Amino acid sequence: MALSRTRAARQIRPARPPEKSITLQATKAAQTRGRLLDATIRCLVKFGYANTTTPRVAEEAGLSRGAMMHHFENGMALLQATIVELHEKRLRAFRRAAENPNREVTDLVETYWKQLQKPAFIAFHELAVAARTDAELARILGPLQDEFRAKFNAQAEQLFPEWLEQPAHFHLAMSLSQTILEGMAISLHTGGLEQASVEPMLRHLEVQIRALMPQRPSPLLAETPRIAPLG
Amino acid sequence: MALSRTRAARQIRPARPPEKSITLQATKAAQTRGRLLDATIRCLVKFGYANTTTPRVAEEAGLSRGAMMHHFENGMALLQATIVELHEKRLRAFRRAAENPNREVTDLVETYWKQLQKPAFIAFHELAVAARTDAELARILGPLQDEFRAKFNAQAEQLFPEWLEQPAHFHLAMSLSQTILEGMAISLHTGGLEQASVEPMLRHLEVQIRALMPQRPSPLLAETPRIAPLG
DNA sequence: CCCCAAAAAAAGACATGATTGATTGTCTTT
DNA sequence: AAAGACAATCAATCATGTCTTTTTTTGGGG
Repeated sequence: MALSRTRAARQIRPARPPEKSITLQATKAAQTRGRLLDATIRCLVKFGYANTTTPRVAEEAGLSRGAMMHHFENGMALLQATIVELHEKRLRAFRRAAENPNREVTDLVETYWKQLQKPAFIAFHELAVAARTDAELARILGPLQDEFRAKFNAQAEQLFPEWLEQPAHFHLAMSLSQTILEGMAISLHTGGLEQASVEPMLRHLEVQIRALMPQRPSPLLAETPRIAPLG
Repeated sequence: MALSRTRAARQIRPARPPEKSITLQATKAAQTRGRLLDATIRCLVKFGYANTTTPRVAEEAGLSRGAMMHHFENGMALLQATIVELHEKRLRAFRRAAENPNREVTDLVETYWKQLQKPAFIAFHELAVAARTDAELARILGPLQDEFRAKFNAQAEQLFPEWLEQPAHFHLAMSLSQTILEGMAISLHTGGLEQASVEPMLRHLEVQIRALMPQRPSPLLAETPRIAPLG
């Protein structure tokens, strides 16, 4: 969907027509919009960003292209809405996981790893890569990524409040988790990593995170040394 | 460059016309081909895969599109040659680094990290992502990625032969290094990681790798515990 | 030493197919 | 009847691959 060469977006249609009168039979609209967003995600996964075109999305959604243009002014509007949808999907899944707080590192790792397995992340990464060279996409994606990182850290803080005593360790653990897990997910799909390497890396990551936590004595790692020079 | 929907490649023109008579003034051909490959890499970096089109590459190379099609039967042939070029670039840089063997972990990490900073890796990743949904690209890229991983491990084996006594630790260290470093490089460009997190992660990775190596007693990590359950 | 034909390199022109945004028309709901 | 959901069609743009033409290089004869 190489549509960034069109003239500047004229007027951005609000994602949801601002609450006209609640629950009119045009809930259908929201439903159709949802179908279009899902179709976009599916296309990103199946065909990649470069081959995600408006006709293909419409076909995937079982709609005419005209209908699609009725709900989204142009292709970029569709992508923008898809990005927001993906972002909210990530946050929802995260909040769901937060309702079951075991105060176990395994949860943080396992939960995020499961998320990264879902197609939503593939679609997200396709868009993130495209955003590197598309200012319009970057403008939309950037703030959401910051927000996600913040929420990710916030949840960890909530689960392990004593961790803030060692902010350097905390932030290292956070970026380590995100980088390793996301890196694995990406490399798995792009062929840079063997499936067999995943399990050991997950286990190792868990151990490392525990080692970075304020010492809650564990039978296995009672004498884990302080991690090297840190700020 | 969404050109995979064309009919099957007819006849693959050999990369170098098979050594007709050595060194005729048509070294110019090789030179021009090189300019085209460089231009392709630059386009991938500047415009991304989705917007890397044949006219743009030709313009970037300062050539006419006709001239370009004279050297590469079609767009896919150009991409294929670019992939091979990128692959050989990676291997060359690696071999260069191997000529200075300090037997220091820092070298392995620092060397690969420097490589990942160069535009070649961005282009490579653009192609790797595109290959996920493009069978033709995947067919070309797959074997090269395997080869790179093998050579990467081979160099580590050569630097630290005693490491093979613990193959599980060795492979974990290898995949950890690649995943973390590549993950950081990607996340930096796609906005998923803050620049400030890079240095601590590099240091931490080095420490972790040392901990996975056969015990060459280090003043800092003399009592590093064996890493948790492995195989 | 010069000139010329053949081959290669480079440029240009063309036809096709695809994508995009816009416009117009139809049908349903309210 | 008015508005919204949906469908169909249109013109313009662009990318791709092919074909044709021009320019340059090169390898010999005269």
